[in-house]
Amino acid sequence: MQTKAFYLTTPIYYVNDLPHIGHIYTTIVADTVARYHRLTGEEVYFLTGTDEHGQNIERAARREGVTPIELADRVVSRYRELKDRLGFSYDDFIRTTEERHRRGVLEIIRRIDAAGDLYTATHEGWYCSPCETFYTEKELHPGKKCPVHDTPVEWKSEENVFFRLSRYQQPLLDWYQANPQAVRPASRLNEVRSFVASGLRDLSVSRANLEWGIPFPGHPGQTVYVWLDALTNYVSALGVGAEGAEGSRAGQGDGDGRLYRKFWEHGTVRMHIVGKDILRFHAVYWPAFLMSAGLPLPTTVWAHGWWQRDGRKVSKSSGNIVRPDELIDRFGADTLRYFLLREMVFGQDASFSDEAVIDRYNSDLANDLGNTVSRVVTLARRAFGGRTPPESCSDNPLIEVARQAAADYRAAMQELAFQRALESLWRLLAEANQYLVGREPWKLIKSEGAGSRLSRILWNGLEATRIVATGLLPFMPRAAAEVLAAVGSPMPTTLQALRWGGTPNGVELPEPKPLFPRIDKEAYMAEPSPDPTKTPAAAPSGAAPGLSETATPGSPATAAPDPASPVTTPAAPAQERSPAPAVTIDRFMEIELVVATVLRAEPVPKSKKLLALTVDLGRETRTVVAGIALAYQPEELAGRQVVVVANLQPAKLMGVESRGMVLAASHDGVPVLLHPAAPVPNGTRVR
RNA sequence: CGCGGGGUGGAGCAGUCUGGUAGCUCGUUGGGCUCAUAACCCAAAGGUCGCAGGUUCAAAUCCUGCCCCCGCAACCA
Repeated sequence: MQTKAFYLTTPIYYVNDLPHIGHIYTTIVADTVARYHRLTGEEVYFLTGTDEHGQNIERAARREGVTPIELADRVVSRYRELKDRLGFSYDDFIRTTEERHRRGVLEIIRRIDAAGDLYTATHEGWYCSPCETFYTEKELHPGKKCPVHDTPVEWKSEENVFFRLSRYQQPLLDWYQANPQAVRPASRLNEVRSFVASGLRDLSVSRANLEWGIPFPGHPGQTVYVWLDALTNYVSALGVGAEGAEGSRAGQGDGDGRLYRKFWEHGTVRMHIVGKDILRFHAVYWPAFLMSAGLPLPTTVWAHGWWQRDGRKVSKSSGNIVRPDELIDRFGADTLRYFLLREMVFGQDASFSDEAVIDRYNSDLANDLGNTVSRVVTLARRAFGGRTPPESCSDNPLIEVARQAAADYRAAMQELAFQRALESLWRLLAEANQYLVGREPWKLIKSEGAGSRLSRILWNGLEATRIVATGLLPFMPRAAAEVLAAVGSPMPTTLQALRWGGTPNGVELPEPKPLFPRIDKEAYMAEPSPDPTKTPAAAPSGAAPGLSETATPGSPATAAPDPASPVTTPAAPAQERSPAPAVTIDRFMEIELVVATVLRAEPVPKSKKLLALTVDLGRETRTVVAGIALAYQPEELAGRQVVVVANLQPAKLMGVESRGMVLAASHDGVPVLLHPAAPVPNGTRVR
């Protein structure tokens, strides 16, 4: 019988960002899938890695005064630390700056070019050079200004290499039609389908003026576009394009393409795990590239949802980024793995909170699993002199329950329905507890002593626990191994161990120690929290200074250009602001601050934070837009005196022209308006 | 009509594709047990499945319209 070749990948993570909960979730999911399939006897190859090219890296590195590769090295080491900390079992870690990757990219481009799918064309449009981005007429601010920087844009035409994506619209639709498993969950397939059906435009796959990337072959001055570069990692790591090359030079890379042939060309499963934000790239662009290159397509692209923090989106601006190191320190790697996989319905969004972790831990791991191990081991040791019971049992109600649990578990794991898989294991655990209560072995010890009946009852308890631990191996590798050791069972190598009957008789049973001691939630919640949302001062702890943090979980390259934003954590504005350089009194006097009275205020349509204020400056009346709608009702502002920057350059916000700025002190993001302590005439100078 | 997710007992969520007794965890109340990590077991209370129509013998589930919440995008000048 031929063993199945199962290939599994995470996205490669963009080194612009330190690892956060989104990254580790994706990797934990993939790791659990990999471990499960290894236990089923399939041959698994599990890849992860980092995406290291692009202007964001270039810029971030420059800001820190290091080279891009130095910056990448630093972040990569943070990712690699997580391998041990979280027990990741990936077989390979690819970096897009490696030679083997470059070789793979060149091979893919050669093939796409040979298919006639590349052409050069001129890209024309309004260009903002700080953004390195083209904008449409519609997006620009009045006066042909960049919507981000509000600086003038230039009309620019740039020559780029284009990929004939439009050619693959129908082939892609046919592919989805023939392979409903290609994109999962099904709701995502529909999404992707309708995107493709609405029409595909050719895709620019090169950039000019980009130093940090792979030079586009045959097009001097052009660099390979980040997605064509990044996606190719899935085959470059396996050694595509290396078939002809002599020997293996790239470390773990595969010089002769053997891995490529085994896991991609002839593989049974080629699965990509991705966050829903980057689904389009994996379910549309990547298959199109592969079609063009004449290579097999992925068998499944699985998109998962996002973690929210305390019910809110995790983002830099809300200061609620969840860093893995902190979580591992607090809860332990296996608990974290368990929680993330148990709590989220795979594919949907879910919310992360310390409280939820503790609740899960206490009820599932401490009360159910840990306590069951403890009670059954204690009873068995007491009755049988520190050993497992001498007599097994092959006829009792738990057997059918265990059989059903194992079947449900396997079915759920095939679907990546981790929540259901764990639930089915826990049903067995609950049945085992019921069984024990029904048989009351603690009474038998006193009445009958260590007889055959007691032996079978306690053996059944150990056996059910052993099966649960076996199912847990992919989820909590270390804890599951500890449970197995605790119930006196050997470490299984295949899922055959889910079958009833594995607990050995008469082997030594170590004295039980609490595997999952309960956490006192009250005490935990009472103690000062390292949670950045609650204690701003503690926020910058683990973060490498100067690295910008993007808010997109699990995405290698969707990190939007963020040039305007400094690295300060918004949660700690007051204490951490660096002192501004001194200005002369003359410079200060250039700013015309005057007292004005608000005549009326009204919300700016469709905006959340903006109010349009009509203010009387004494000499004139004008409109000033202020971002205070969350703190002030329009009615309460009429008649009130405020301080206005009168000679500020006008700007348009959400379509409303603002001429000036209202002064407010911002505390914890809440603006507090300034006004004179006693009424003064409108137009009075403030100095 | 910018894009997406969601509204199911007190809380958090499954179930919706493939209509047919509304389920899980936590919490609450009462009881049992005392081997075990104040854990475990039993029982109970508690739900107009956002609203209104429609299809159907039958709707949380399918169709239409509407309301509300949350992310993303665009705005704290």
